[in-house]
Amino acid sequence: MTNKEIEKKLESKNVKPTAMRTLVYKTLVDSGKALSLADLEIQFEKVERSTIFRALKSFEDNFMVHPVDDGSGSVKYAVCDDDCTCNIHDLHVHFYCTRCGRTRCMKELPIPEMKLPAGYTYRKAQFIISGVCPRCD
Amino acid sequence: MTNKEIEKKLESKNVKPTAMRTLVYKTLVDSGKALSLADLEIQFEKVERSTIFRALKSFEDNFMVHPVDDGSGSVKYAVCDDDCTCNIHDLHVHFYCTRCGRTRCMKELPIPEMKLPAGYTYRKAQFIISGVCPRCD
DNA sequence: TATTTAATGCAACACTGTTGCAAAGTTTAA
DNA sequence: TTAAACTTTGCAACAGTGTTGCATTAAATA
Ligand SMILES: [Mn+2]
Ligand SMILES: [Mn+2]
Ligand SMILES: [Zn+2]
Ligand SMILES: [Zn+2]
Repeated sequence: MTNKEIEKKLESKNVKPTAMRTLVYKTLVDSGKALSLADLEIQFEKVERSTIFRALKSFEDNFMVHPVDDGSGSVKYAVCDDDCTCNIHDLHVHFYCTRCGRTRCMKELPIPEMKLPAGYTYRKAQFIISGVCPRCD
Repeated sequence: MTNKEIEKKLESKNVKPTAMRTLVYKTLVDSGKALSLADLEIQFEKVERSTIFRALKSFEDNFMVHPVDDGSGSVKYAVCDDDCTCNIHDLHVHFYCTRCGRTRCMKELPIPEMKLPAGYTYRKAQFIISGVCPRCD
């Protein structure tokens, strides 16, 4: 994805495309996997943790990325589909490879509906499967 | 559950029933919900964080409790069934109430099998549903 | 251009989880 | 029963993650 495209994308989501945000979002898109704050921090030494943190938050608030808590100790972020509103119907399984630490969206596996016992209200869900990915097998 | 019963339980799992371990395990059983290290620390001021931490680890290693990462920021621990070996067939959904912060095993909801794409190996899974529980509704 | 508003960097902080090591307690073997 | 060996606990320190207030810099607007 070109920088121009990234900027258009940010604008379409009402996030002003600053240099830092463009950089962070582009890195997420290009990586093709979910990245943590620490992952991003390593990739561009010069940028402040808090700046990346705030960029991620603004992406999250505007349904551009969704958080994935894969149990690795730090929350990772994956890019959403264009039309995502991060509600129940956009939710999908995530796969965490315990060998390489990669976390990937499995958009082909939507989170199955669950009939909760009476009195429980369903807001959101996380379904993480861990194991070994094809690269590591 | 009486202390005697707790002790028998620990012994049956090859964990020496020290005073601290008995106390921690009893608290978990009696609470009827998943508790974090911090939760336990608060309940008995006098006991060291690291002691509780190590107790939890030995329970986990011996399939007496299973960790639940509900996204609240700290891992919680819930007591396993007697015959649990913490494998795929023992896994169930957990419910996290965003109002009261309570996390509960939903043993009536086993985690559904998912057909992973070729090349992926399934080891374990976490399926957390968050929302509002009956007490808070 | 001057003023207002927004983004960034810096520094500090709270909290979680984890470990090495010494002290206290328990088990075992002489 | 006493000494030696082993286990558990407490203490203290530490690394990592996430988060915030505030000053500085950059961008937008009047
Ligand atoms: Mn995803
Ligand atoms: Mn459970
Ligand atoms: Zn892998
Ligand atoms: Zn509740």
